[in-house]
Amino acid sequence: MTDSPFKKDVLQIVKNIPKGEWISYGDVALLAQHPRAARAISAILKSTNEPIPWHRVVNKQGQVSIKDPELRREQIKRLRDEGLTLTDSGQIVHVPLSH
DNA sequence: GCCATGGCTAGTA
DNA sequence: GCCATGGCTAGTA
Repeated sequence: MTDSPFKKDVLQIVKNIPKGEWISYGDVALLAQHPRAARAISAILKSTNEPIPWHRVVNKQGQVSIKDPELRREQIKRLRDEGLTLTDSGQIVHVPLSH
């Protein structure tokens, strides 16, 4: 099965998310020229075997939204390892720079 | 094909 | 409401 152009675009976009940053499913959809396909983004990330930084994609509120407990923990861990601050419930916390 | 299932979201009778 | 995926069923080759 060959990936659709849309799916390939999505994978490419996710690959390009810089380390330590995050983006929402909806914004990935926008960048892929499918503004209403936010929900499909999660399906694509879940289905691919490609080694991409899927953990940098979270919902619009900046919270990890994966339901599977193990994957959820994995995502939180990866984001923390990249320097982000997350509450144990998976909410990304904006940490103001101290002067 | 059909249909249920989401790691979603804009917009709100 | 949106839309790709995945499991499952007809119904053909």
